Amino acid sequence: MATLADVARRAGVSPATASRIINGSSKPVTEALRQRVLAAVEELQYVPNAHAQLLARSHRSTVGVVVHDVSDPYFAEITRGLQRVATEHGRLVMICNSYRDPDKELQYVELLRAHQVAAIVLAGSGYHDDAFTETMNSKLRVYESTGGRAVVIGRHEHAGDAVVPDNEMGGYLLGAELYALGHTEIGVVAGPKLLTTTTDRIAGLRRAAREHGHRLPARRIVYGDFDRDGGASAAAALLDAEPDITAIAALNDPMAIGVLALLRARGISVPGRISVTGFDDMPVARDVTPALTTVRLPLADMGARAMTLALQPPADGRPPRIEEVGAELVRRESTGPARD
Amino acid sequence: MATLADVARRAGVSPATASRIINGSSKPVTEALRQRVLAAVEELQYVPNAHAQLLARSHRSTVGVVVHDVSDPYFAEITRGLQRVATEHGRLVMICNSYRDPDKELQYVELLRAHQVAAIVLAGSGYHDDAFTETMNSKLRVYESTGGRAVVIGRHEHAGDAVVPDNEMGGYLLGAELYALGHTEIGVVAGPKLLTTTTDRIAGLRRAAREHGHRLPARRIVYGDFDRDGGASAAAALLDAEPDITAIAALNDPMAIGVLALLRARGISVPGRISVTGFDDMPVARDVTPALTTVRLPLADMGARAMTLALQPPADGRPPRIEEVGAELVRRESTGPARD
DNA sequence: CCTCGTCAGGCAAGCGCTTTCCACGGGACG
DNA sequence: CGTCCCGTGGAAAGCGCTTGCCTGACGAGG
Repeated sequence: MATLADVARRAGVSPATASRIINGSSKPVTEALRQRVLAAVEELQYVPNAHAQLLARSHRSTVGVVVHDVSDPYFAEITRGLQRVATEHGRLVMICNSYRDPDKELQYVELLRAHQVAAIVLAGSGYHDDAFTETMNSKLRVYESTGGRAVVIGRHEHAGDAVVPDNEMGGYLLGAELYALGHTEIGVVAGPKLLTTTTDRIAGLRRAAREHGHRLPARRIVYGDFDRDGGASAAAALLDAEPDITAIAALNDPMAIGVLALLRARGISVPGRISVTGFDDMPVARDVTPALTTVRLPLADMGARAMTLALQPPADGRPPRIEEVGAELVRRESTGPARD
Repeated sequence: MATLADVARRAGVSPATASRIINGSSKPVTEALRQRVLAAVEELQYVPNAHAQLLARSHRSTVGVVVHDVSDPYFAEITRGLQRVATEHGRLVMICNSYRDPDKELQYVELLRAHQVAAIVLAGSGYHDDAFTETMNSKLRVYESTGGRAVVIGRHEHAGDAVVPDNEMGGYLLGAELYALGHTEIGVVAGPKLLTTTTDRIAGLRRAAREHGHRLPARRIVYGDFDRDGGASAAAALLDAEPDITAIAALNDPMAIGVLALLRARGISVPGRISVTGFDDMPVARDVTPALTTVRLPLADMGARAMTLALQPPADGRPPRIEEVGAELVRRESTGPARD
């Protein structure tokens, strides 16, 4: 690998000058020299060693993101928003997939700290576990105390700023819609019990139930993984235990798709006999048959706002900023009036 | 930020000893010292500066990946395979999204080189453009000449090793299936004209046509973006220009879904009046109605093999290794016998 | 003609860490 | 009791780059 010294030697200048020319420093340099150096760079195919650069100018510029899984459409969309804003500000972003593993999350925060990132954005960490929250918080606080910025997407129990979607409201909208359609026997296909996403959405559903004079008993809620298979098996369990339900609220779209697949396999018509709702309005929601009634969250926007917060100057003891973003009902074909 | 020197001072040892203890070097160290140092690390919440470490041990370990877009399911799957193998070998991977922008691709290769990666994996760069291929090749060769490894997924015109899916075979399988079902008037909804992925798949379709005594005229091929909307608009154009086709081969699954959406909007039954095929067998393929007949590529496996190649010792003039992987037909509900 | 200001360019001190090489002390052995 | 050796720990030389500060030269002003 060619080094700066090689370039300098070849151009017959000092490394200092070469560095200044290559980085376009403001120091004035004769045109002849600049040409010589640039030519040397080209001939040697010189690429500066990023580690050396980053070490020398102790200047934090990139921002780190810890996310459940970038290839999950939900987080892909958030990430898109994050990236857009970062790029607009000329910042690089380093993305890490935690796959919701708390240990990995902690490790990655460490890794990002090691890489001297200017800010850390956490998305998709939704654990209720107090011990985890506590250690994460302390890490985040240490990080902030050294001038870093921490932003959390999706919950506000953490240290640092946050942008949180109104999951409760989303649940409420869905519940209200179903009750309005005359459904009183509603089952819920929920995500992992420990995620605030799950509990908040259920809380909204429950509020809708209350307001319509109903209840949402715990036995009508089955928990599973936030994916297609989780939805299918939860729906199977639910149907076996509670055969008289007329609507199933799945707590995200992939689960709803699993529910749809199971119902089709069992020959149950949707929305004829059972109405189904999703959550998040991912692109597939409109491509399945019947197209999913669901709730839209402005995911990309949330990412953008999180990055905007992350790029702000460090906190310095001011109270954490919390931005809440709304949810919006999307009516499609998977819901209809209750049968009887 | 606490530094190693801080830790050493606090523990009353030299930085050298602290470093050895923290990195678990093989040098023997008294237990008492080790405890003191570890305690200091804990108290100071010390995290080693990754740049300094990487600079000091000039030891390339992470591998870089340039990919079209990790959140695209196709590349997500490839990436999963890459990651798995990398993790098994304790290597970190740095992922960059090029969004198929040739300039970005070049830039990222540079960036990765700057970060001293041990290997570079290119996926989703499929441009036919000779100029681009040439500059990319020269960059890659320079990189390899400094001891790096380059692996390309999806095409073999590049320098370095390659793992390529048999797109031609996939196209052939689909074509053969359609002709076997009695379709003779076939339209193609193709991806960008400049991608080898597109041209190879078409070549397979054409071979099937020839073998069944038919032709696939250019006017029956409409090009569009490799996504849902690209599929929908290409299908619209195709249908308007060639109303008597009885089958549409879309060159990837998202496009096929767009085709399905358009046909539904126009009230055309699938596979009743028109059969539709996809390509890649992404998860959604089985969730749409009708479920897509498509071709499966072992994407994760391709990623894994690419990473395995990347982890191999440097080339040293041996001829580039090229691994080809097969394709497999998946029959579902979107195809049926031709009407007449 | 001397002094001073100015400008192009180089010197060298780090950035935070690793690692080679050396020093020191004590136990084993002759 | 002297030597040798081994087991521990430290000193210091970088890794490749940036940047504050200084120098030398040259033209301008007194």
